Amino acid sequence: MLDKNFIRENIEVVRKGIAAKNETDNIDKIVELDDQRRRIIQEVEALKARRNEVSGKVAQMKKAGEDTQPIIEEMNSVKARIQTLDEELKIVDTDLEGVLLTVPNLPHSSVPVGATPDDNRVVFEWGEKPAHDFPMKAHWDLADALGIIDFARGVKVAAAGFPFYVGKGAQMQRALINYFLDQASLRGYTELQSPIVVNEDSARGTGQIPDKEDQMYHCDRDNLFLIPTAEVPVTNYHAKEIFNEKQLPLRYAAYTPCFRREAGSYGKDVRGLNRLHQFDKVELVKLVVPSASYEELEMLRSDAEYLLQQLGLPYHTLLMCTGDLGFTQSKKYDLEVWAGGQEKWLEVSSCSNFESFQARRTKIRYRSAESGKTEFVHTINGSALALPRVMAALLENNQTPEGKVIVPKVLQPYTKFAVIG
RNA sequence: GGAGAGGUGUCUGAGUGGUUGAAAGAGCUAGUCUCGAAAACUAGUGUACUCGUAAGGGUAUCGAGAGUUCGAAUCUCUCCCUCUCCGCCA
Repeated sequence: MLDKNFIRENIEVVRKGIAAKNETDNIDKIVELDDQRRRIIQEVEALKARRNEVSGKVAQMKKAGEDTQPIIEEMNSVKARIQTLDEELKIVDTDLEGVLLTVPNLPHSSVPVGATPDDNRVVFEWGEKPAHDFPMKAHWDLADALGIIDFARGVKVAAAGFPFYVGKGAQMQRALINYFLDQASLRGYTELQSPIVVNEDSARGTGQIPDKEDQMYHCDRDNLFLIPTAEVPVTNYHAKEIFNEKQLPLRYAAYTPCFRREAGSYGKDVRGLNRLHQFDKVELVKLVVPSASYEELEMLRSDAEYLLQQLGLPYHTLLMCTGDLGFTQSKKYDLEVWAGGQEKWLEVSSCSNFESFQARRTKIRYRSAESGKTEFVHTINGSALALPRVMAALLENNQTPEGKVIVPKVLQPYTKFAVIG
């Protein structure tokens, strides 16, 4: 959410930013509602001040044994007017809040303007695509032959997109999770184990609702959402809190399963592990002072990239253009690994700065050491990493002519085996 | 799920209709004192909205929402949460 005063004072900047994201703005509506709101507040608060003044007087008069009847009658009309105005104010407030929630975050000045994925910039490349002298298989064929991922039984037991990992497949998952979490701890992140359901407020806080409810699984009975990412519970962990500046930055790492309905994404790129309804992910979340947020974003990005380098997975880093930024993001890097069997880049991490967009919604603030005033923190997060596509790339890139798969050195202490198959 | 108790500021904890944004203590910040620290003393110390160039006003806020009243932290209703006992259970 953007600050409505900021919007009022920077109408053209906001319009431009929203247009760069290919979204339409409701700024006129916001200004109109805000004007209404201020008019009502001024009138109703003047009346309330009068009421407070008079009710103090009534107390004194009663004590003095004077007749309070006339003044009480006068107050009855004031009371009625206050009631009417309060009701109007509530409607305007609700409307204004509703419109503000639909305004996307603005892109940072360093983000390239563009409309399509072609406008994303490759800012970093690492590793070499594996060149094997035998036909490379896609991971779904490898996994099937090795018996380490069971998609078919997942369909039987749950639905498409909910695979079983079996034997060494399951152990690989566990190894990756532990490895990622250990690395995060080493780099100063506090490990957090969070709920994997959240309430409506939390979902609204990070920007999943309004509008993206359809992408989440929902338990109607208890009005809880299955989390699409640990970003939601972990960011909301400190909702409505105010920190001292010296308590920041806060850095958290959390492993959770993630649930996404992926409504409307049937068809392309959904084979095997490429797109699932349930998947595992280790997420990094930071709460930082605004002046440090872009530096912290770069650090977070390198924390994620480091894992890919250690795993020996060739990857590149994309700086996403304005048109490819999400609703909540100011700047975003995507890390994509090369999956040699499919000959495709697969997104395994998305590292974003949300500036104060989520903090304003979740009311996460800090007291500035300099001004003594409360300000909103900046929130940053990124996957480090999402498991399925890492697994897919590992299987495909590390396959042998015999259809076995070599386990990366860094994972072997965790898996206790060096080869699958 | 059933029965009971309760939710007040950073914390402990007063307060049952009329200057109560809220006693008192603790904590925190600054100052005095000190070589320094502690102690002591003094002062300050929630958040948000709104009017104002500012100084400074005003309004709201005692779990959330609604109601009664000229006036509510205090009374009524609904909901949420916590605790105790019972039930159920990984």
